[in-house]
Amino acid sequence: MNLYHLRYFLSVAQTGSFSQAAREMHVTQPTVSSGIAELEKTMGVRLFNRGGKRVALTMEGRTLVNYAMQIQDLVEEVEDHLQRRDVLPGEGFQFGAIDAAVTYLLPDILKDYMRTYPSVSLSAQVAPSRYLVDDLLMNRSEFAVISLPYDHPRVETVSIYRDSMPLVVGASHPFSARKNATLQEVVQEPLILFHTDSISRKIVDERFAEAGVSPGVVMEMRSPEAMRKLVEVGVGISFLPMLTVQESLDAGALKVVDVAGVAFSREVGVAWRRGRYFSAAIRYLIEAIFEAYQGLEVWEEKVGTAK
Amino acid sequence: MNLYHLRYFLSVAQTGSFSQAAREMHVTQPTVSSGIAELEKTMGVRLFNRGGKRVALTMEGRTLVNYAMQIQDLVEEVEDHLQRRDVLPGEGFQFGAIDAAVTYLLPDILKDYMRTYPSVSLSAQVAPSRYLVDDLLMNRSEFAVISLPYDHPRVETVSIYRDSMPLVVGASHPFSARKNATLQEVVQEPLILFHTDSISRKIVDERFAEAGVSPGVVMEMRSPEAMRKLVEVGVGISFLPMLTVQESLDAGALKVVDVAGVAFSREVGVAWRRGRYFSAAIRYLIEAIFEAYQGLEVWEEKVGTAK
DNA sequence: TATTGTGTATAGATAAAATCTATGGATTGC
DNA sequence: GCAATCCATAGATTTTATCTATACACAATA
Repeated sequence: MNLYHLRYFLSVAQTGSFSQAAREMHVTQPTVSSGIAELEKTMGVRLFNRGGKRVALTMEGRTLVNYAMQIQDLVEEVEDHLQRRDVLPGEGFQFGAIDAAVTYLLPDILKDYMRTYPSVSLSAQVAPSRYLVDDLLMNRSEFAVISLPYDHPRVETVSIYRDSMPLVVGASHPFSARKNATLQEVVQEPLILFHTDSISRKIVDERFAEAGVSPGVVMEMRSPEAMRKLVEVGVGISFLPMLTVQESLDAGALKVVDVAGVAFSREVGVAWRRGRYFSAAIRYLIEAIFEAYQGLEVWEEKVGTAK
Repeated sequence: MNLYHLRYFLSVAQTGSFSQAAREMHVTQPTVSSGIAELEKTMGVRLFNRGGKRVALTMEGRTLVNYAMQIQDLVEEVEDHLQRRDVLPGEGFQFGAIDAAVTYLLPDILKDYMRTYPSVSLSAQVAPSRYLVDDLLMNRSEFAVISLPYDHPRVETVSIYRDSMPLVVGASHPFSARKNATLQEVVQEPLILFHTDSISRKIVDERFAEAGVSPGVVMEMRSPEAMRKLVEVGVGISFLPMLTVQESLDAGALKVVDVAGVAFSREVGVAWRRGRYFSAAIRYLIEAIFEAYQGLEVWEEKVGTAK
C-alpha cells in the first residue's frame, strides 16, 4: 500500500472516473489504473466495478473509502503539526538543573515559558552537575543548567552567571565579628564542604592547593541548602555560593568573611550534548535563559541560527 | 512519506536503535537510516537525536510517534477487514426488484439474510424491469430481480421462477361462471394490460399476434397490484401474474378463466451487468435466492466459483 | 448500424525510489 | 588505548512508479 495510491483511490471514488481522477491528481490515466490495480491486488478484493460511463465502488471499496479518508486526514494533520512545530498536548521534555539554578535562577523564566507554551509539560531533573551531564550524554535530558567549568569532549557549555562563593560563618561564630581571615586560619576551623565529585568542591580544592594548605574537613555533602543550615547553627564554616546564602545574609543568620588574597567563585552555565538538535520549544527556553542572564551571543555562535 | 518508512520510524522509536530496527524489519541499517532521513527531510524536522549508544526521540519525533501509531493501526485494520471481507456497520448495497418479487418471492429470503449479515443495510429499488436494468447498466444497483426474457448484450440473466399469467376476471363478471373462453371472446371485453414497455405486456401481445387478434384496450398501467384491484371491482379483465392474484383467488374475489389453446406465462429471474464483480455479502444474497427457487447451477456456470 | 467520443487496460520504455554492499567516522565499554 | 558497535554516506542495483502509445470496450449519435 502506498499513500499516493490511496489518494488516487479516493479521487476515483469521488469522481467516479479514472480519467478524471488522473486529471485531478496531475498524473496520467494509466498511473491511476495501475495504482488501483495494485491496491486491489494487495488487498485481494475488487474496489470498483468498471464498465459504465462511470465506475462504481464495490462494498469493499466503500469500506476502504472510510479508512482511506481517516488515514489521509491523519497524514495531513501530522504534516501540518510538524511543519508548524506544534506541540501536542501532553508532550514535553526534560532538562536538568542544579539546586541553585532551579531555586534561584529559573523560577521567573519557567513561569514566563509556561505562559508562552502552555501545552508543553516540563520536567526538571534536579541533581549535582555530574549526574546531569550523564543524562545529557545518554540523551535522557535535552539540556542542563550546571556548575562550570565542566570539561568533556562531548559536552558544550555556555556560562550564564558568575556566582561568588564566599566564606560564610554562623552569626555566633568568632569570625563573624571580623572583616577577614587568612587561609591558614580557615583550615583550623571545622569545614563543611561539597562532596568531592562536585564542581564547587573542585574549585575550593584548587584554591587550597595553590595556597599550599589542606583543610580539616568535618563534613562533605551534596546539598547546598543543608550546608547553609548547618553553618547557620554553627556546626562549621563553609564556602557557599552567593545564590544559596543571600537570603540568610540578609536575615543576619550568616556572615561573609573575606579570605585574604583568595577569591572563590564558580560559574553557572547551560550545557548540552555537542552537536545535538534542538526543537523549537526547547530552543525557546534555552534562549530565554541566556537573555535573562548572559551568554546569548556565545550560544548563537556555537549553535548557529539554523536548526 | 511512505508507510514503510513510518514502520521503520516506529521501530527505531521503540528500540532506540537504527541497527536493531533494521534487524526487526528485515532490512539493512542504511535502509533505515535513509528512510528516517527522508522523513526528516519531507517533514523539515529532526526526529531523533543521534550520538549516544541509543538514539532519542526529539519532541517532533514524539509527535510523529503519536500519529504514526494511529496510521499504522488504521492500515492494519483496513487490511484485516478487507481480507476477511467484513462489512462495516452502516455499509450496504442496493438491488432492484419488480413488485411481485419484493412482495411475494423475497421476504423470507431477506429476513434470513438480515440475520446472517445484521450489519448490512439493504436498499431495494422497486420498479418495472426496464428501469431496473438501467440501474444495472449505470452501476447504480448490484443486481435485480426482473421479468424475463430480457435480451441485452451487457446483461446476464438467470431464471429463478416460472409464473403463469392467467386470464382473471372479477367474481361478478359473466366469464366467472365459465371454465374457459376463446381469445376472440376475450378481445371483446374491456382489457386492463401492463404498459407497453413491460415484459409481461410484450408476452401478452405476442400471444395475441400469434392468434391474429388485437385487444380492445381499456387501460394500461404499470402496477400489478392496482390492476388486480380494478379487475376485482369489475372495471375490466386482465392477464395477471399468478403471484399477484393468488390471494384474491383464494379469497374468491377473482376467478381464473382458461383461454382455449393459449398459455400465458412469464419468468422471473436475476439479472446483473455482464462481467461484474460481486462482493461476498452480495453474492450470498443472490445465491440464497437461487437456492430458494432455482437456477443455482446456471448461475455458478456463468459466474464461476472464483470472484 | 456504423461512427465518434470517452472510458479503462495493457505493453514497453523511462524515470524515480528504495534498497543493498561497502566503508568511514564516531562513540562506548573494557 | 582497543575492540565492538553504532550511524552516515557513496555508489551500484533492484524495485517501483510513472509515462507514452495503443488496444479495446462502451455509450451516445447520426
